[in-house]
Amino acid sequence: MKRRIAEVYKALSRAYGPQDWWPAEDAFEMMVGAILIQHTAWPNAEKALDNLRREGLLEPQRLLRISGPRLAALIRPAGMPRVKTKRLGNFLRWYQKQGGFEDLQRRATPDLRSELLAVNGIGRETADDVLVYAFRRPVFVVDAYARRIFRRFGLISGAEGYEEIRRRIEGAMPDDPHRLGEFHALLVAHGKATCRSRPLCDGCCLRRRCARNLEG
DNA sequence: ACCCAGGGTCATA
DNA sequence: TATGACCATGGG
Repeated sequence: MKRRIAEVYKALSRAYGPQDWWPAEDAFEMMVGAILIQHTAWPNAEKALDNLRREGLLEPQRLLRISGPRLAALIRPAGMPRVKTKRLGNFLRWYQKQGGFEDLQRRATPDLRSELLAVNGIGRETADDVLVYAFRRPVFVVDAYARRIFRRFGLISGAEGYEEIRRRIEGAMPDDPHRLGEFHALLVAHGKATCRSRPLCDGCCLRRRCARNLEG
């Protein structure tokens, strides 16, 4: 099964090429984006980020200062503005208490992960996004696309929990942040390319696009 | 008019 | 552990 996982990665990599995630200027913007993207399409989150950038607010201090209602108005395109305003606030207050990015970077991955998960509004997927793309830790992000696509490939049954899937993929791949980050990005690319408006997608184009690649 | 998106929390059983 | 309600905008 380990081999099969590696083959799927290779096939996706050949089919879609380098993804170079996360699309952000710096680590802080990435982390803000990770909260904004929750249950939203990327263009919506990007509009919210553009609004913040235009106002010069993509810095921890600035973002901490402004009022809740103003922040909510700026991030509204990302959806759930009041919820995400709270979550950003929780994250920013936590981040402020730390000794800066460098200090966080020195922490062991499991400790850093626990810290992130302790922030209300940061769940496993968001935490793992931050770990792999901002802190470059060797972590695999399990999202809805990963579950669907892996199930179609027979890599999982569908009953596995988040941590179990993460453990399987991490165990089958090199301990390499870049590779694991690419894997997640490739799954999103493939999901967007094939499965939009077809969530269950029986007999999906995955076969057309990927079975061929897997054979070759 | 409906369904969904690169989720997460909280209440409930 | 496992559902369900809720958040809420923008695109197909």
